[in-house]
Amino acid sequence: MHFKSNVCYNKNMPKVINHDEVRGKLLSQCLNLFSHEGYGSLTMRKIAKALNVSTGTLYHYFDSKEDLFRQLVEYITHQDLFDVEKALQGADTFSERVDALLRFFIDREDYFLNQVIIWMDYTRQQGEGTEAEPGPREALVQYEQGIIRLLGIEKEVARFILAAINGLVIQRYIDGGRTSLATQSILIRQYLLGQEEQGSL
Amino acid sequence: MHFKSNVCYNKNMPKVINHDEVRGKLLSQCLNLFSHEGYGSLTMRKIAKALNVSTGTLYHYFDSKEDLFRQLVEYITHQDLFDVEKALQGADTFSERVDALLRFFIDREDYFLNQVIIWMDYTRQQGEGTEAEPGPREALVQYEQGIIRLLGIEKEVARFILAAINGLVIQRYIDGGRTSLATQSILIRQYLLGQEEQGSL
Amino acid sequence: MHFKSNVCYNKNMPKVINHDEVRGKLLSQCLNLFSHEGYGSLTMRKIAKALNVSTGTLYHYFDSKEDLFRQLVEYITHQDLFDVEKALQGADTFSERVDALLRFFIDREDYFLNQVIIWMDYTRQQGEGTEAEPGPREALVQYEQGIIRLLGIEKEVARFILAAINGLVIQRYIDGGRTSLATQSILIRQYLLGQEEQGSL
Amino acid sequence: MHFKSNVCYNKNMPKVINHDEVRGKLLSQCLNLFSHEGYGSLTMRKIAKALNVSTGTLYHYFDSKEDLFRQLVEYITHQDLFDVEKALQGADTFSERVDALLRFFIDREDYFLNQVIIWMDYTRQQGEGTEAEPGPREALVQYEQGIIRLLGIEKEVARFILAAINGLVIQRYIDGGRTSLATQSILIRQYLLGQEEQGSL
DNA sequence: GATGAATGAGCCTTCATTCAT
DNA sequence: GATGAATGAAGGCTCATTCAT
Repeated sequence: MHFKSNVCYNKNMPKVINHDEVRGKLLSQCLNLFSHEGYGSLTMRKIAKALNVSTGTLYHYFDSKEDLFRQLVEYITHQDLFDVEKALQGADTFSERVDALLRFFIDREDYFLNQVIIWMDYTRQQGEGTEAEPGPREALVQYEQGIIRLLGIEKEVARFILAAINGLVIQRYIDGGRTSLATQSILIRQYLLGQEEQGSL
Repeated sequence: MHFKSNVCYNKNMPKVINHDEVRGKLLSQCLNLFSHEGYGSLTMRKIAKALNVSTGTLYHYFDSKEDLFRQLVEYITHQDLFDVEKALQGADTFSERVDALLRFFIDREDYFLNQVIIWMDYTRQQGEGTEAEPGPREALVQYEQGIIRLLGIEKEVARFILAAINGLVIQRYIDGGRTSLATQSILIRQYLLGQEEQGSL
Repeated sequence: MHFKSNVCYNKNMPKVINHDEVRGKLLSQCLNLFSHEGYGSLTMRKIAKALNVSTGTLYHYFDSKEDLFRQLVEYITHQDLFDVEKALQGADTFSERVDALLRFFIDREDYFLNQVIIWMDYTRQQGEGTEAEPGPREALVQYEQGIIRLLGIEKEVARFILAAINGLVIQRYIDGGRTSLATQSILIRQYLLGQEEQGSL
Repeated sequence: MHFKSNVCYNKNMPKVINHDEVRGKLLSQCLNLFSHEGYGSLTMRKIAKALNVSTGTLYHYFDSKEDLFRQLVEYITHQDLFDVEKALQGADTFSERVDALLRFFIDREDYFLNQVIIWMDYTRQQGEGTEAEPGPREALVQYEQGIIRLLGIEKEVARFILAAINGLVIQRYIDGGRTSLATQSILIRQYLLGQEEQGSL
């Protein structure tokens, strides 16, 4: 452990910077910005100011605003390579696992909302353009399969649960939190437990 | 005195134009534009071109881009003072009514998606601004109560259904329609029928 | 004197309107507008609203904004075909006539200021364009000759007096009235009386 | 330590530009523009083109058109912190000093006219707005006190002289230079010399 | 004659982007 | 690598002007 150092002592190469690392650090601060302002309304200057860098720096790490946004989507998509797995820790019974899943989403409601908003903006941005990159679609599948692994339910049921959670988060966004997170969670819970009883998973 | 005439021949009277009617006609063509481009990316010039009028005309009927958007939200919100009622025609049994409801949403999936997207943009636009106008929130309540009247279920269950439908529509938007509308409808259907059996409505 | 009437009783010509009369009535209300806002900042809509007519009506009486302005200058120029003459009434001694002149300007300071401002805007508007119309220049000569007739002084002295008054009015405009009208008038008075004594008129 | 260098070789340091210096250089070229076109008729594009920069650059140095104009007024006001003093050089007798003063204004008639025009536009611009900034008023006082110091005359007499000069310049502007600068100067000269004889300074 | 709806050029301002330092 | 000055196209909005009624 001793004498290990990542710092380069070469005199003539003063700045040793991991390009990708900096890029990641920048991206991680962009989720809220894009989510709150919207792709079209967010400007490069706003981003630069929020990240405490110059616009020049932004363009050093990203080709364009669109590229930055694309990379952001990729970043947040690969970011949570579904830590749902962690939510499984010490959850033995089906009921416990359902609780863990719900808690997982409830705890990170804000983050999840931002994510969905970004996905929608991204989908819109691509528009009738290039069918190209999967992006959010892939993330959705990851969530879906995480749920399947965790609860051992069918794909379509998992999608239904995911849709319900998505819808719940969005509904709360629109109605300013008037929809009760607790009550709705209970309904989802009841549904899942009911499914298990019927053995229809 | 027997000579009836709907036309006003007043001399010195200028072009007679129903201001509100024209405004409504313009608004009705804006939903798709805002939904597809997003508030921030849609420009007044694009709108003008799409509606086949000049930007000057746009500003003759609306104070600003924001005002136009606000009026659009109000317009689409009051537009469907919930024609869900119509979906009730000749639906006697609970099962039939559930089908009618699902069909209602499936038939107008595109419109409903546009609506939700607009609502989200609107919510974002208001941001930390004035808590003032309810707008979409009110519309959400209308849908909710329509469902309650139609199916005779509890408020929270109605909200759950609405959230599920919302989530489904959005999921299909994001994953490019890979989620099956038919299959998911069946799941919703089963859930509602199950609820009735348990008498837990 | 009896039975004289300017009104036309022809049934099929209901509106008998003296075009020039209306035009004059409109023009008379424009001096303040142009003076306060400035040619470049005053819009046809503002004018229309201030005069309680439509922009269409404005264009019925004037070819363009520039034409309106030009006619305004002509109007105010010919308006006071120098009623200074009136100020001469019952003014016998030189001293009395000087007082009458000063009073004349003091009483209508606002109007005179507006006039000078308009003249300057007009001069600027013509710019390096057509050397064409004399306009304000002509008005200046009229004032000058009025003063000559009233006081019997030389042309260059009359111009000096006019310049002093012009300068006084403008100075008061710029410094917000801090320059005393009374005191300055006394100085002008003293100068003129001194001139007479020397017989250098 | 003996090696002196004015150039900053800091690495990672961007283009070094003296913001205020550039701003001043831009302002100094604006007097004629605003004077010739008028605040309302002069556009930012015209300014940019005349200064050989882009509109973007203009907005990099000034917040708005109004801010630019305000700063221009401040600039030309503080510009000539009354170099009248210089006109005093080697002027011993009262007569010589009067000549120096007149020559001062005659030599820079154009500049002085532009200045007065700007002041009037500025006064108009502020309109019934904020009574706030003195601007031109302050400049007027400076001229006034310069004259007092130079000629040792009373404040009101100095103001009278200033008004006469103002009025003369404006009159020449309006009548296209028909009023003789030489002749009028002589009148002002005579007036001042007459004042001195009477000892009424 | 009078109105005000309609137009599109043009205004002030901002944006994404470049590049000398 | 990092900065921010510079650019000019484009955005929201207004203007002078026209014209059907």
